[in-house]
Amino acid sequence: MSNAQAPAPTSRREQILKEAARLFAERGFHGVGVDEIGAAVGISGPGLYRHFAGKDAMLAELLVGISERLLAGGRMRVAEGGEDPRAVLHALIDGHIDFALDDRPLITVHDRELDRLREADRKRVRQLQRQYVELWVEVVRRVHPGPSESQARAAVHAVFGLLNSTPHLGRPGSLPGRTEMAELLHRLALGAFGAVAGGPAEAPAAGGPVAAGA
Amino acid sequence: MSNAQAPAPTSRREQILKEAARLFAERGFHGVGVDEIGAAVGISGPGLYRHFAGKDAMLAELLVGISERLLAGGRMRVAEGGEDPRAVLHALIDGHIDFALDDRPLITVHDRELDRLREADRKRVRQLQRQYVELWVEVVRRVHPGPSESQARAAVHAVFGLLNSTPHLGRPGSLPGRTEMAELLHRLALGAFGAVAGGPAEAPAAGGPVAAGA
DNA sequence: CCTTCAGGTTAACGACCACTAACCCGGCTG
DNA sequence: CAGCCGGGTTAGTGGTCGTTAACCTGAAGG
Repeated sequence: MSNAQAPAPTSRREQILKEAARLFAERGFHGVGVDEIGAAVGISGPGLYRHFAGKDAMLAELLVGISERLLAGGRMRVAEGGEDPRAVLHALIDGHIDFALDDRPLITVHDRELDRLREADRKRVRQLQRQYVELWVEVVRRVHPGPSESQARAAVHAVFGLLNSTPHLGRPGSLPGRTEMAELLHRLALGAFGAVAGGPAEAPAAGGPVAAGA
Repeated sequence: MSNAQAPAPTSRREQILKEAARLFAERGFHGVGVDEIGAAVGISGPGLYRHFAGKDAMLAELLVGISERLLAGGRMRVAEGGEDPRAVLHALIDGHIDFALDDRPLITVHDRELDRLREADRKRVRQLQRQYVELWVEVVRRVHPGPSESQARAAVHAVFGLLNSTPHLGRPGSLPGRTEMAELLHRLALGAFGAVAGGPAEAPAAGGPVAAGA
């Protein structure tokens, strides 16, 4: 009620998308009514149709948008990373962590409501996702040349699951703060990737191969 | 009509629950109608109400059931594991992997539709989940005494995300078969846990900017 | 044989919900 | 100042869906 704040160029569309993402993440696409989305941004019900063709269109824009941003970010980091694949991998991980921690609702919706899209949009999202995965796979395989491509791909998927685990997290104080969490997730991801190569990997003693690098 | 197969004591209830789980996983709780669930088991629509009080009751039974089985399995493995916490951890991981690979739909529904439950059931499920997590946390901390409890808990959550990543997997042949997959997931989980201990409090110092910067 | 009863069936009802229709208003612009 | 128009509003509509009601049937069981 009190927040009539729109000082930033946060266009109405973006505001709606943000709230819709939050609500979709909380209660699922079908679980949220357009009236609720409207209420969340201070307008009510059908007013949304001045900005979107329908509820489906909101979901589509959310999913396509997030997929594009993820892929674009990934490509940027790969391009900036230069020669050292290890540094690129670090950058990819950090980028994904930022995303997972900052845009939690989007991440949730992202791998939850994909099937609610129209064929065309779904295909587009899947294609973007696939490209993002392949980006990672390439980098991972350069850092850890051992495993097969399908193993590397599975590992990348699994690490995504690991990094995206933040949404499912338990209640308040039982978990580290954001900075510590980011650092921890980074280490976990690196540890997982490190183990994909090794044989029946035994726990690497502290300071072991994981921390290698520089 | 054609499948009059009910040789096993697969009671109608169980059959319904299984199909409901699959459908809920595919299209979400709200996305599935009771008619579809009925059709999936050969009866139609309201016939389900001879077996369940309602759609919610099916979901509740699914979620409570899976949580109980997970916890029971975990406790069993801890009890059987004996002294060596490392062996127990291995057993916990393998058990969870079996679950993730065999009961994919249940896993999916499990961390997706929790909020659709009535208060009482939700509380029960959360309690079971929490106990399961704490089971892991204890074991992990015995294997890797370094990190704080909240770090260990976050790591356990993250590894759950990793192990539960199988549902989100891409299409057909691009991934390893079940045996290989189980082994790979096992290694990844171990690797992640191994890295949680990594630097006592500092980042792996791999020349990489771990801190979440801009 | 008549009854019971588990497990179905179809029809109908009521709630909800996405979307449309029709109207409204305040601020630019010519 | 006229008038367009972006962005709202409320009322209504058609469709879907969970649930209930009422009826049916075939297999025990006394």
